[in-house]
Amino acid sequence: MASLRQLEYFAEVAEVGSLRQAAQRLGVTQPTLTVQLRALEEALGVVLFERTRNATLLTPAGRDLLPEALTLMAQWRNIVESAHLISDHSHSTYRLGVPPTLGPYLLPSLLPSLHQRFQQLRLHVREEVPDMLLKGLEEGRFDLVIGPISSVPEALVREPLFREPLFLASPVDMDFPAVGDVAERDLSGLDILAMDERHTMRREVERICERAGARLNSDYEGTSLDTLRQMVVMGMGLAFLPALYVRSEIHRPEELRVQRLQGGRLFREHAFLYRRHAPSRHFYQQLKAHIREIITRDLGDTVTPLD
Amino acid sequence: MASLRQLEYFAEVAEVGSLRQAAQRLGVTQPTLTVQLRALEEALGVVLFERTRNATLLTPAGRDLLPEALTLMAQWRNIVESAHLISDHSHSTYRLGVPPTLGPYLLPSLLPSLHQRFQQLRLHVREEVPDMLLKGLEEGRFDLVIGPISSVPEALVREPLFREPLFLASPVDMDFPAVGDVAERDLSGLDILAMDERHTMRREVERICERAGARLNSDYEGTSLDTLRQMVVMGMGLAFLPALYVRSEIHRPEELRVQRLQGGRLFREHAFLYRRHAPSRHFYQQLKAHIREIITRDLGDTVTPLD
DNA sequence: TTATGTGATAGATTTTTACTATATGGTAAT
DNA sequence: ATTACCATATAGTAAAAATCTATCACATAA
Repeated sequence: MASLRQLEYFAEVAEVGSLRQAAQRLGVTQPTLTVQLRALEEALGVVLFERTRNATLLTPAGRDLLPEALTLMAQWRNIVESAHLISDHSHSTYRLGVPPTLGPYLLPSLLPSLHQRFQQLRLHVREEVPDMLLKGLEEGRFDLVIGPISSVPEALVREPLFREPLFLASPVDMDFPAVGDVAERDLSGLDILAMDERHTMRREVERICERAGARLNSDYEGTSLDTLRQMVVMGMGLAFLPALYVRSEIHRPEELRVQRLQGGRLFREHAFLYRRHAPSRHFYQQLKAHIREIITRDLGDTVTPLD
Repeated sequence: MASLRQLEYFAEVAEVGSLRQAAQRLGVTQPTLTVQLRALEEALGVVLFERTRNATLLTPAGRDLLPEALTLMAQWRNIVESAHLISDHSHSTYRLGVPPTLGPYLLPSLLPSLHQRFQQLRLHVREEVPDMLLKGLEEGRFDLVIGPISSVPEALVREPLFREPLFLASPVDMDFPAVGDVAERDLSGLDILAMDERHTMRREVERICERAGARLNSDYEGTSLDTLRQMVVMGMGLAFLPALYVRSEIHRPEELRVQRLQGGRLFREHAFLYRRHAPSRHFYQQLKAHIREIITRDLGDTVTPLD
């Protein structure tokens, strides 16, 4: 198999038309070129040069192949250059996993600022349910995960990001006791709707229902926060909606009543995850720090940053 | 400097996600891949793989660089394939030199048949005066020359191609003695026009003029056969025009009288030239043989093929 | 003839590559 | 816990490749 170096020799000799001169410019000796060019010619099955007394000329075959060789070397230099750019880690494309109950409501606040700080950074965002995020991260299908995941295997690193309250949503036409914050006992006997059990939110809701004596309605499970909201509006029950969703999607108080639960103990905690030995781990740290800053600055009124 | 082989290793490991399996498929041992991949990573200044317990995964940087590496290798395979096609010598581009007094009148008869026989053959034709053709061939600016060249240095090969008669052209309104072939003595005292002295034709004409006692008019020298013909039509003198020119350009006998010279000793001899040690010399032989056949078949009534 | 240019060749040396054997670390089953 | 069994990494050696020095052969120009 031929080598890139042989192509370099080929190009240089073709240009200067002399083994000796080319050797000098390449910083090798002339016999090296004699031997390496012959090797290249044998690898290609083609005579590239006609060696005359006065000079070393390209054969017609050599003339035809030279431009292709030059193109290939240009491509190689291009790869090396790309690599050097990429080597600072902020010029790559990372695959970010988020749950569908968080991504659409968090990322629009995050990505523009992130892009401003790391101009060449590209994130391929993909939504999956939390379990799949964890599995995908371990298997290498994701580089980064942001989501409500509370514990991870040794091979992963979990960095707490922020705490997001869950709000109670009820239909405006429902006769509901509390005016301001809602006490747990107010929920007693009421129907509660929730996401299916693949979502971590559901576990929080289950606990609350049990404590408050509410009925978790298992007949209808939301497959997205939007359908959950529609079900509440249609009077099928109450639901807990995460703060970022409320902030971003609930603009019509005449349609839906949104209230805080007393005690502030209903929330989910989102973390920033990556593989412990990922070569880009130091960049991930930088990234996390920056994300924390953005959240504190732009979403501080909605969520609570964590360490 | 990295090697094409390292890129191959890179691609294979990226695909199968395991050093051992990749090693097996590549026919090398696993430590080879460990070492070579590290070498490639150092050459690029980028970590391409994240080595985990279960697998060897591409890093984001590796994912970005892999397509470029694949493209480069495809380009390389392309070069190898081109080379193998070119290796039969009839798939290349050859630079053919001809004199302006021959090319435009010979090549239109030659190239179509040649192209039919060698479909992938490409000829870059360039016209220069005979001296320049010889010099250009020696210096490698031409691969092949067809022209009226009678002797060549040792480094070149000269293969006779054909003999081309020269005809006497005179204005139709001139009172000229002979009706059929012209005898040399008929030229005695007449004005003869010729190409400038860079053209071999001129030497033939000079000899005839001397023998016949004609005046070679040096004040007006044709720079092309077409201007020479125009000068004859305008009554400035007589001229000798080569048979292939007459065949291809003289369609109006009412404008110009064209006659053969008695004895048939006025002609030029065209040869097929190439460098003796040109790697494609065997193909040139084939080419010459084919050209001879075409000339015999299509131009046998105008010129005389030679061995 | 001599000096100088060209590329080719031979043999020694250095560098690179790939191998074998073994180390290291982590998982999974006993 | 222990063992067996997966990975990749490393060390050291053997083989192959690349390069060097020195020289040859040949042609040209002085």
